[in-house]
Amino acid sequence: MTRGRPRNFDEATALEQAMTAFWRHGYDAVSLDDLQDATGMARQSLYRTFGDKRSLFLRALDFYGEQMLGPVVETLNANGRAIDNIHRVFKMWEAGATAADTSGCMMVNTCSQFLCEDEAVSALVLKHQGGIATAFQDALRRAQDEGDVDPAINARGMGRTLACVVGGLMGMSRMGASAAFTRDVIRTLRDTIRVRKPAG
Amino acid sequence: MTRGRPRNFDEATALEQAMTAFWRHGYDAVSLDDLQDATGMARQSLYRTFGDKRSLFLRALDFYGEQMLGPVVETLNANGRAIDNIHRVFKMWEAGATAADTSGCMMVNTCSQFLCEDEAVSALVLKHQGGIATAFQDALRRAQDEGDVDPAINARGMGRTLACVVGGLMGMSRMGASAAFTRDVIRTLRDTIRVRKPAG
DNA sequence: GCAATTCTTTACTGATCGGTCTAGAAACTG
DNA sequence: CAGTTTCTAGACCGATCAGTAAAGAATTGC
Repeated sequence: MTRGRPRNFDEATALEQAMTAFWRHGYDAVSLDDLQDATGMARQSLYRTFGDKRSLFLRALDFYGEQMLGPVVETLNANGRAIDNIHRVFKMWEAGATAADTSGCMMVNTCSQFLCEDEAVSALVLKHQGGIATAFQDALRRAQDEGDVDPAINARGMGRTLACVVGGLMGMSRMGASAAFTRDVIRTLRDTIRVRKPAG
Repeated sequence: MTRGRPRNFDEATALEQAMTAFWRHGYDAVSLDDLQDATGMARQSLYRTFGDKRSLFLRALDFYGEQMLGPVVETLNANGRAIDNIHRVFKMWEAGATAADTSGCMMVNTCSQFLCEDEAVSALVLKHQGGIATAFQDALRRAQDEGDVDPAINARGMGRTLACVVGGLMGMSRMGASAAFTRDVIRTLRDTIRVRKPAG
């Protein structure tokens, strides 16, 4: 039995719209007025629903992690040949980095804005980003077992390296790296991990 | 024949101190009061010497490029075996990323803060960062000629990839990635480019 | 209809920001 | 010394910000 005037906004979509604003413009550059415009919510509703600006940002950042980084881990852990999963993730990166309206990776952007000072922010970034390196490590190991990835490669090191590459790639794309640049990087990654034919 | 009261600050060191502040905390987080504290200069002197805040930031960013990224290109282009130069740069990255007070890469931080909107900023970042990928490309080619790098590697693609790696690595280190993580990435890079012994 | 409840709208508050203005201190020149 | 120039110190200004308070609108249960 709810009473009172019904809210004329949807919390989930409002959160997504706030996330988009923060993703594109960063924390400081998005004012409360901007958030009102982006979500269509009144100021009071924002504060009652999400708390203050920082709390809303943290929820938006977590939402981004679930929405954007979660699928990467899921794809890597999916059934089927691990190398196909890895290549699928590479394709996702390529698409994300070459999109016209790319804003890079919100996690990367965030930890460049809030330096290491904000513990809650750092914790969220590590929570989501850290999973990617280990998911890659596992997928690489599987692909090695399946004979698709060079067994000489150290899976943990390469997983961590790939996590770095995507961060840097998203940063590059944010400042306008060409699609050719992106494709070159992705192709290099594919060639780097593939199994080497013995002296052929 | 200079006349009037002599300035009691040194422009170059003041610029470096301003750069350090921007590097560590970002553009928005550094106020004019902070800049006064960091440089020891009076507010009027700041404006007379460097113009407004954005102009000072642009000079600081350029200074960072000359000071921090220039040596990378120089090292790669230096005489001697190219592979040694490359490994030397890897060492520089490792040292930079594992330093206790790491603030990441100012270029990466910057393009996460100013999105693609500020043309002057983007131009400066591209000017300095772009050179790294091509310098790596050249060094890799030389190292291939010298028999130290796997000739199957596409030098341009790998050069671009390495430029991405360092960006991502600096971002990771900024948010507190462990020294072991960094070392793992660097070791992986070394292993990735080194010449493969034919079926041994 | 009426009270209760919850939402929306708008105005406000105190603080901080970038940037400017003014006054005065400190050096040089003649 | 006086006059000029260039510096520093600190008050000041308009704008903007995050966050709050107050009043009005819309829906419920009785």
